Amino acid sequence: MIGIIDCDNFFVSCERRRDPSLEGKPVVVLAGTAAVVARSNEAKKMGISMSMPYFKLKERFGENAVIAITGDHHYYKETSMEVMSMLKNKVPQMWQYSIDEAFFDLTGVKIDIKEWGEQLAKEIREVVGVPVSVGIAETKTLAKIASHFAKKYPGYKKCCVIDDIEKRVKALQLTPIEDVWGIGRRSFDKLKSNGIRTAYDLTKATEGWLSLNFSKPLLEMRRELLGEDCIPMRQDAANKSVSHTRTFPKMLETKEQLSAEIAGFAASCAATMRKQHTLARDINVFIATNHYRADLPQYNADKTVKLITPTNLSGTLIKECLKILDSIYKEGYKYKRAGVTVRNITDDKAVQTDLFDYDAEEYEKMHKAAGAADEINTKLGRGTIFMGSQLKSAPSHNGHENSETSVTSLS
DNA sequence: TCTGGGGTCCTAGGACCC
DNA sequence: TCTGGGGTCCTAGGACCC
Repeated sequence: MIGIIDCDNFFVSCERRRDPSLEGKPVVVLAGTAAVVARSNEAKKMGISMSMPYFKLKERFGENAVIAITGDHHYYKETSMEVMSMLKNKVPQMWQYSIDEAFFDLTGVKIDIKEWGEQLAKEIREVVGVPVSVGIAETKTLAKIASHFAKKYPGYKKCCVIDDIEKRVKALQLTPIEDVWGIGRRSFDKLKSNGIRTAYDLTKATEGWLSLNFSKPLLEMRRELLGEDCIPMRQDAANKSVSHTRTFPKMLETKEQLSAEIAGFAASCAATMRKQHTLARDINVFIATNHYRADLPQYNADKTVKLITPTNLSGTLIKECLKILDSIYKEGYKYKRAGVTVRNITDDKAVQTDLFDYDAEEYEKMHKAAGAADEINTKLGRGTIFMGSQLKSAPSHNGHENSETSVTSLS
């Protein structure tokens, strides 16, 4: 059997863990500058949707109807680690799927699964202080469905187990197709127009028809719903990409402003990679205008370059990103979003260097400087040390508004 | 007049997830 | 005034090779 634990309204639950007075009140957590990324049950009942911009929320519900909190990802990450390490001690194998979810394998475990799951949820609630729901079934897709039932109906005592055909059929019949893990907008529309409305309907479709009209993931989904395990447990492999992107609160009109932001994103990507001990070869930079503003001229551009030598050095990455920006920037537009993504990531122990582009001594020197900067930032707070090119950045969202900073130049 | 085919690698874009 | 951010996987089609 396969299980999943899924934290309930995770970001909101973290905020309530810190501030119990938020319990029972409508709470939303905002990310970026102002969009809803988590809602308490009370907020959901009011009809507040995911990604709703804060200004619309105020328009519709008034200034004080909802408590809106700006997200604190570091705190959520810490809380997540506490939940995950509790789970780790109790299962033979697990796969952390996201910040608030993990699958685990109970194959061969001889226990009363239902009771064990209830106990797990109870302990996490008591020790860490966040509510979680547990779903257990033959496959990950079915376990997900089980966890939805555990979340929705208090009668399950936070753990729902689907362990025979009868329960499975009933659960599938009660699950709208759009609630199945892996069904998004596009597939939903297409399935609905073909009369498939529930998870059960999907299991009744033939493989032949599905393979003509859909692709691999949907075929696997059908099998998963029938109890055939198709989605492998993945161990915590290194990330395949790292990105830092932003929607700016105000549109940026000059290249200088954009450059400062891009430099900041590049430095963040580099720092993330150093923490993970990885290097990247491909660098992508994108810039975009505000697509909500049909009244303004639109321009989106992006470009990828391949480095000869993979890097995780802020200086190198910033330099390359600013070169890319130079080549795609166009005057006369108001830019609303931008970002840096690095791909083609390898372990930093296996540095494959090109003989013509490699100066071992220089590399060592820069790497030491970057490491020292990371250490200081860890001890004294993020953004204590940063690259000179990030300086022109608007102070509001680089996290170093109050730190009197020393500036390193690594080259 | 006849005008390769199969394999692999890469990339862009789409779809989906939390 | 104000519209998220960070990921993964799949597929089709082009480039390239022999």
